[in-house]
Amino acid sequence: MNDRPPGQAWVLHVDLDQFIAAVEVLRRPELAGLPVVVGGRGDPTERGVVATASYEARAFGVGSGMPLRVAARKCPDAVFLPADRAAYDAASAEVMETLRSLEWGGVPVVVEVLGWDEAFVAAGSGATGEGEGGGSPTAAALDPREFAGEIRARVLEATGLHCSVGIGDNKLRAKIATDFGKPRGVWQLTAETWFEVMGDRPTDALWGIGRKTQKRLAALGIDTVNQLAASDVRVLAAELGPTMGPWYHRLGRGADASRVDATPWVPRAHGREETFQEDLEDWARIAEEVRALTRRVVADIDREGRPAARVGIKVRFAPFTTVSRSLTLPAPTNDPEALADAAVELLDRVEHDRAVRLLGVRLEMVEPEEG
DNA sequence: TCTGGGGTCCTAGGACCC
DNA sequence: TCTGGGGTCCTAGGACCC
Repeated sequence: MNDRPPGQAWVLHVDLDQFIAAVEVLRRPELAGLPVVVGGRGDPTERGVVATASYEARAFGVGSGMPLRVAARKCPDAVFLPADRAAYDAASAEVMETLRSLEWGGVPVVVEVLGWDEAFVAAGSGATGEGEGGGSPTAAALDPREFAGEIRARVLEATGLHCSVGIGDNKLRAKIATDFGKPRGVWQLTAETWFEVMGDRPTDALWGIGRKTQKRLAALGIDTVNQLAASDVRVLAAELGPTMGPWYHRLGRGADASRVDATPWVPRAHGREETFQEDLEDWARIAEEVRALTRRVVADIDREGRPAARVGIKVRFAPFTTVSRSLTLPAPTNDPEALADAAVELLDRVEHDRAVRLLGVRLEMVEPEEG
């Protein structure tokens, strides 16, 4: 019941192993086997956090999201590198192209990209969107473990990068399975094994439940996946919202009827933000920084070819209090001066009595035209 | 543990209209 | 006019993910 997406017998989730660190080692082979930490501008004395740590660095307790200064304390001998978006974009494109070139049982696969280093791959003729239901019987009869092995081999051959593959009867289970296979492995998770594997785990093991929701669920006496699955969906809806409540209930059961969809992503908004190495106190300077950020975001939305309908700013005061302000424009525009004026005007709506640690500007674009 | 940057989606309250 | 209810838009904030 609602366990499988129609027409997609198997869903595979491909996740590159320590992607960013692996790309860096690939172009600097002398780093192989060393603790490598990528993040910020590559200077561990600066404000910034770890984007990815190699397994060697993780052995010292370094993990993503950790302040660079803390990482340097835990692993002083690590090699610290700046994040290089262009290099990761290029490596990612190569991986996705490799995945899109695959066939399974003579049927081209469908690839849904989830970011730099992750993708869903579906097999079955229903996955192509041709006709209603009735997945390919040939694809359904194939061995997904064999195909997962082929994916790993083809990606390694084409890009030099290792990945792990999760196999599921839907996207949710495939995504969760991958973690059990890491690194360089394959894991399968289906309705038959869901509760055996996940039942006793805490709710934040689920994709979409983080620390905050885990606590809110715990306050309702729900600590494990089993308890979430057995909970009263009406209580969840009342406590956590009419959309989120029932969704959490489905997560607990591992149910997910969404299909793997190859439709290219259309961004709704672009934004830029910057944490300053030294807090800013001069509001003329702050306004100038907001103008500069706006110009960068305008360049980003110009690449999309759609004007902005809303403007938002974000201000993080020292030590770490964040507020946002936004407005709907009288008419959509991509004029940099008009947008910068609007962003600077929003600054008038925040208090001016504290130093500023971070500024952000975000532009929401008009909906793309159909077709 | 002194805490980035890029996003998405949901919720809740108030304004406003019929 | 002592006073309902629904719909929609706007805004701020929060949670989550990679």
